[in-house]
Amino acid sequence: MQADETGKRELAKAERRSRIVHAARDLIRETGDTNLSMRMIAKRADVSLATPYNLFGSKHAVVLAVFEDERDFAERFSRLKAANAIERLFDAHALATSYFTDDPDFYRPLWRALLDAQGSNETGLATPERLEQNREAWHMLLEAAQREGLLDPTIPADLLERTLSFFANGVMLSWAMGVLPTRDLRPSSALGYAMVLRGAATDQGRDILTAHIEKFQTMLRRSNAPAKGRRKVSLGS
Amino acid sequence: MQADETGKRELAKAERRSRIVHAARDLIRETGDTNLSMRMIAKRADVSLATPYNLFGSKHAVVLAVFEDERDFAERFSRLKAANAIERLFDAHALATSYFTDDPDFYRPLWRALLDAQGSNETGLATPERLEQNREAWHMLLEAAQREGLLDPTIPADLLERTLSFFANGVMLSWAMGVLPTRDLRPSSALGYAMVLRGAATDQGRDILTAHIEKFQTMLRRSNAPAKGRRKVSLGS
DNA sequence: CATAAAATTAGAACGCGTTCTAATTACAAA
DNA sequence: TTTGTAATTAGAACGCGTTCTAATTTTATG
Repeated sequence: MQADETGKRELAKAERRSRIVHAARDLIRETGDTNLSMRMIAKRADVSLATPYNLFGSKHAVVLAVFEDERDFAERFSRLKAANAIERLFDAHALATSYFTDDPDFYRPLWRALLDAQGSNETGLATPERLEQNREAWHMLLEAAQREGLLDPTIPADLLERTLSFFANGVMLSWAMGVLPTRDLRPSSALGYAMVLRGAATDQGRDILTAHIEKFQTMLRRSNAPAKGRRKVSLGS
Repeated sequence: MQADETGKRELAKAERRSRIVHAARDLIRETGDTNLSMRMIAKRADVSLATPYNLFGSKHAVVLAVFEDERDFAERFSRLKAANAIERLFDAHALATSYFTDDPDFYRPLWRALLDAQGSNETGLATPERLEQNREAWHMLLEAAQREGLLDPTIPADLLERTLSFFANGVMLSWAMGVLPTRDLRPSSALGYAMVLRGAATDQGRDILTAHIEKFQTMLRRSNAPAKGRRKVSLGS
């Protein structure tokens, strides 16, 4: 019995895995999350209902695999070559959000499926490895900004990263729930990033971030109906 | 047929409503969200399974009613009388988070139940009225801080409020999922608030917020194990 | 009191995620 | 080729949120 994955048995398993992930992806692409049931996925992948549970463990894990399959983030991430670390931060942010804004009909149901805890299951927005990988990438960018004298070096980059991550999750939550329209996703998210970073900036970095804040503020104003004076949404009553 | 709620019929309806909400509350108190099923709630409230659906519409609405029932936030909110607007902001924040940190075994399952989208239902972390009410309250505090020369008045208070709200939701999401331990909830959340606000502060406000950032940073460091040098969580592998 | 309207009731039903059992298939090792 | 084992399979089952139907109870009105 060989332990590696070269055997015909492991090969067939990998092929089934792939069929399941692709079936889930296609179902999302075609009907959002309305028909994304395990029975549908299994039928579509020509496997039994039990097989996805053998190979992935849960529906959550299947959806997560779809999510991972669609993103080549880390690769593109390292190719960012902007002038200073803050510009690189916002380039990375734009890259990260572009996945969602470019294909909202696909990613919104995906996030919805990722979010429901469904009984007492483990919930997570990404694989632990991917999570650690992203953490590391942002950490490096933030430390670079500190080294370049744009961010206060006395604030631990870990805390900054965590704060940005919390904020990003909150934005994605609102977007996935449909509260935040897709066209506001990037400016809202970027504005928050800019504000948090400006709170941790040096005098030098503050000017750069001020420009970003004004820019994203304008983007937001442009997308929303600018009623005269105080913007007050109608709200019955 | 009287349209108001003085009739015996409406009274009985209100009593049933109350029994249902209390049953749900008690079930959460006793066993978390493991036994929080509609059938259990109905049995506990001595009503049929159909009644909660007639009176509330969904499980989500029932849980939301439990949530609203437990909070007298707006009342206590208006009683905050700190020196300056920023101190009042953090007092309000401490008040808001104290509900969760003081009774995590109750509020964590509640948030979990509030979060799962469960099919194609409407999802929301609060009643629309409550949401608008909170928005208004934070808005006033932020505008006060602007008037007192602590926050940059050129940044719309709406955007600041939205940014803080996104961040709060992200923190609550992590906490509800169990990623963020309860003891880190307040400092993590407050630290984010302080950073965002510092990004929108005037020179005068910045000093106050710097103090807050250092304070919450210390609280976080104290709660987490301060391994020497680079904090690196063990992670198998 | 009699009657009409409104609400609750018991109970079945649907699709869901998940688990389990027993049978069958496919592969690896001898 | 035979044997042992690992995986998939069909299918039933469980509890869940939700909806529906038909019967029953309760209240308001004349």
